[in-house]
Amino acid sequence: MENYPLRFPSQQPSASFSTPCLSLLPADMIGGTQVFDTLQGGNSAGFLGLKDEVEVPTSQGYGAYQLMESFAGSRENEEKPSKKKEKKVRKPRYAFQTRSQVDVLDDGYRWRKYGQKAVKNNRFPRSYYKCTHQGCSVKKQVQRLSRDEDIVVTTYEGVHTHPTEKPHDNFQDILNQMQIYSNF
DNA sequence: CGGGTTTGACCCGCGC
DNA sequence: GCGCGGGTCAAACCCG
Repeated sequence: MENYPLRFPSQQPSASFSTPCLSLLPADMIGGTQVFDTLQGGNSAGFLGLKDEVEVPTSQGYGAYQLMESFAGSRENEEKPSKKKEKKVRKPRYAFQTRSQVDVLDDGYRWRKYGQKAVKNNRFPRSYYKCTHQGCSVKKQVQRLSRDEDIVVTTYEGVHTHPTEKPHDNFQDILNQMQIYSNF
């Protein structure tokens, strides 16, 4: 019963984008603030905020929430269950959705997939990725809405403590690419 | 041969 | 307590 109707090109992690998306954003920009204000122009990419559940607004959902600033000790929740401390300090998660044909967006980091689960009320599975950089425990999960199967929700958890692996150019190049895409 | 993906099992929190 | 659903592990598998 794991037949997921349409499985998107899941071969390579860095698929080529056939649709405008904000895939080139380094993740530390997400930690920034109003980067998205600039980007919302051509694409439907919105910031969802950091809810535990990524339930997406029914419409196009530009839920431009405020970003929590307590990334302070988000290094490890390596606490044993016996610890009576702050239990389960769930790292802040922040998500944004993108309109894209490809599931996994190339944000410049290197990810290793470590799980995939079927989501209730969703015909599409959710994929779990971890950053493969040593010592970096950033995770992300990618999910596609069954409502709008054009929408991909990417949820990041944690913050990278290292630069991107990719020589992904400067911001100007990113803008250039976006302009190319928006010629569609 | 090494690194990434697949996939079922396992774990754990939560609601009933 | 139990079952369900989300999240993770890890062994097998795949591919360059």
